[in-house]
Amino acid sequence: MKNLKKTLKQYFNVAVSVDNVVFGFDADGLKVLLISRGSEPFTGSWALPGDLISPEMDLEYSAEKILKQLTGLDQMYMEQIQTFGSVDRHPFGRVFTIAYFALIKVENYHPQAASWAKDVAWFKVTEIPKLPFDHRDILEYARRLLKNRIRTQPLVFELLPKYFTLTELHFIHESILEEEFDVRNFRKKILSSGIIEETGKMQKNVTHRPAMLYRYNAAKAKQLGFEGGIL
Amino acid sequence: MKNLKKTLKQYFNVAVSVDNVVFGFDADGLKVLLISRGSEPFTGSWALPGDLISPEMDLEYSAEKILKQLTGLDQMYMEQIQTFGSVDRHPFGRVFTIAYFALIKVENYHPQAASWAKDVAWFKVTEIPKLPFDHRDILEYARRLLKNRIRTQPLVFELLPKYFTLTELHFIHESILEEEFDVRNFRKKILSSGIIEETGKMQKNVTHRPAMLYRYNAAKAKQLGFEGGIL
DNA sequence: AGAATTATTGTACTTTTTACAATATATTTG
DNA sequence: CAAATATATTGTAAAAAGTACAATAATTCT
Repeated sequence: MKNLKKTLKQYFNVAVSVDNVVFGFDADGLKVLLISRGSEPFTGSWALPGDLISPEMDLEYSAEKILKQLTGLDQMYMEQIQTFGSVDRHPFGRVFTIAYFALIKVENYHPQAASWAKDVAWFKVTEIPKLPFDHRDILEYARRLLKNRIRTQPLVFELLPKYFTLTELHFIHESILEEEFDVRNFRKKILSSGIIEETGKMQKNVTHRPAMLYRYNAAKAKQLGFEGGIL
Repeated sequence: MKNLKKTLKQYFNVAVSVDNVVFGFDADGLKVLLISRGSEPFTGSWALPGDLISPEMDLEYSAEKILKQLTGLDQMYMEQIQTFGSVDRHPFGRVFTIAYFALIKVENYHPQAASWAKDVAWFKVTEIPKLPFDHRDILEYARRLLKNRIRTQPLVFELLPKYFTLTELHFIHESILEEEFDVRNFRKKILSSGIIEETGKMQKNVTHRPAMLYRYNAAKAKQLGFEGGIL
């Protein structure tokens, strides 16, 4: 038994971290939330909000807590996506990192740097600065995943405000899929699917014809098997 | 810096393991490969083939190596699926486990127990014994994933022999998706997709009309964007 | 009042999906 | 060797879904 413990010791000297890819969406398109690092290594660099996991804390909970500590954000859609484990990805030792992606309705949240994060900011996915560790790979992995998921799961509604116009819904699809859709066909298809419903409300304070506001009908979507697909 | 090191120490005392869900397929349907554990904890129990990762070894490589050590299998399709990290999932300490799934052509391989595995055997996915740790959750997660992937990626060809009949292809789809498909429509659709091709060969030694043998056309599939979908 | 801006809608054509059953080719059996 | 047994193979018509395409409507701005 002493021998077993000694052998085990060589395995119990790695660390595990979480890195979050938080996506947001506004009139500019798809955004990612980055923090400015206020601790070693890579102090001062923009990076994915993430940190080492305390050994006594559950994984899911760690992912949420770390994100909340650094940016103040919580209560959003989160999903584990992939674990990155190259031997030399972290200068301090062997650190596996478990990547999560999160989707938020930008207008409902105001990220604020806290803990060792010196700053927080949204970056367009097409204008990402140089990132430390393998964060670039993680981010690209997350983008690809989002792109694949969006066709088969109603994730866009996690990024849009509660009430949205069909034009917004159209635009977010085109942004994420990097592909154009015919206006009439898009609207026909989305409406006939039944997963969104009219609200009776209209857009306000716009300098052109106001659009009708719709909302996601989660109950109907589930009933139709749309955990399921849209486009 | 001394302080930093001291703080870091509390994070660098967890371990990471790999657990592999190896799927195979034969006339009985979908199978999973399990080993009989020959070491603590849970000695004697059937379990997913997996082990702790040595800190100096890359993740992907560890997954392959561990599987090969325990079962003798290598050179197969493998993909990382999810990391499980409940605090108390392992009695020896905090162990995160990274689950992989693998697909093999059963007839091309002969798994053999080695290292601390006392035995290896195929189990029908519908007849799985009690499993240790959270292996049951991992297995179910893998099944669900396979089911989802199979509609959008040509994974079935990793499970079928190089030459296969349309009836086999039909049956594997029905087995994994747990859903029936009309024979004529299935064949029409698969054939018109162009991702399989005739070989000119016929089935031998069967006690009924022999079927034509087909093979997967990876080049055509890729060209058509079928990394891509089938059914 | 006219210009500018975005929102909204329909139709004909093509492609894909679906439902459905009879015939063909091999081996085994009496 | 004829009949039974077992699986393999094939087509068509109707319905549904997808695609291509452009004119009109409702606001604000000047």
